[in-house]
Amino acid sequence: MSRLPPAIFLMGPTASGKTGIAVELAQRLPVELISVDSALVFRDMDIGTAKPDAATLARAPHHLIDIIDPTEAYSAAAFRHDALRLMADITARGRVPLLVGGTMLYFKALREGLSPLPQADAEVRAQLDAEIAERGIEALHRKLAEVDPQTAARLHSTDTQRVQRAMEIYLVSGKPMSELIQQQEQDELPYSILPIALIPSDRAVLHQRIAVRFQQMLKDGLLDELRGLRTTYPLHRDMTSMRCVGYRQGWEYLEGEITEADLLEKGIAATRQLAKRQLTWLRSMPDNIEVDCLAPDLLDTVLNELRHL
RNA sequence: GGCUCGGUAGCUCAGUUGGUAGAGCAGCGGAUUGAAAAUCCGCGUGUCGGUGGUUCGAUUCCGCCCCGAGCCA
Repeated sequence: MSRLPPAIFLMGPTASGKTGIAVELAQRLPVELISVDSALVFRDMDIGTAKPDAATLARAPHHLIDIIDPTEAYSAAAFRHDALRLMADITARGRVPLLVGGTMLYFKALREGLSPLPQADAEVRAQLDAEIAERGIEALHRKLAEVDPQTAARLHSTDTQRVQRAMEIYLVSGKPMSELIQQQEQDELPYSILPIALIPSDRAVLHQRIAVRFQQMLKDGLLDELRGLRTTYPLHRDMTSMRCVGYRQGWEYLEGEITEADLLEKGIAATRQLAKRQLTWLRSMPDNIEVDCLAPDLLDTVLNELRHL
């Protein structure tokens, strides 16, 4: 009934086979792919992010891959901005945007919009980092409670990232986060969305895939890639790019903090934990069309769902 | 073959002067507003190697057996 242009969301945990399906769909349907992935945005981080290879990308181009250096930062807001622009362009070309990825916060930001909050301020963050290092996060949480009791009550006092962000918002804008959030206007995404969630019917099988894939990443030279990154860019272990699964553990190994066996175990565990959080996100989104990513006829199932467009 | 040490949660271990046990990691559930592959919150999941004995009661004490490591032959 809706006259809104169509868009497809293809969401799933890591190692669920999203990319393969997206590439197949791109060969069969008038779609253009937009990556929804906070790690694939980084240039030169290919192995550990399971980035589609050059041949695949040539065959099925993805927007929002390789757009920043590993020293830079991306965000949900930047994604929303970029994705809206791309979706409009794609629609104008008479094609359908197919957003594929595993960063569920980005999907949410795109779909539901974001409140008018100030963007990250490196200087304020550095200042707060120092304060947290000196007095601890719980002291900052108490301080937040004085200027923004509502947000402080909502956040756990040890949630470093959110407490710091809430304080940053107050310091930059002079207004509490809770007040700014109330100003959010309804900005429903002007597209008719078909949200497909790839959910494994058997978690153990996904875990097995994750283990095999991480071992393969090491064989493919994940550590060499990381060594190269460290010589090419002035990286620090606290940067977003270096907190990515695989790179974080690889960094610890290169620093001599963990053994090779630990690297394997911790890398695989971190990937499983990522997949679990992604599945939690998907469960919290009630209108998803759920498809078993382990089913042998997965592609046909997805194609069948797309006939409703 | 003898001696010693060990066998407790998926893993590494702690513990119970005898009243069926708890940490870390892993796992599971949840939260998620410009860092989100991030950052947090909650949950112990167990024939205490087996078997016999002592005992009101044994994972704990004793005997035997099994398994592993080490030393001596």
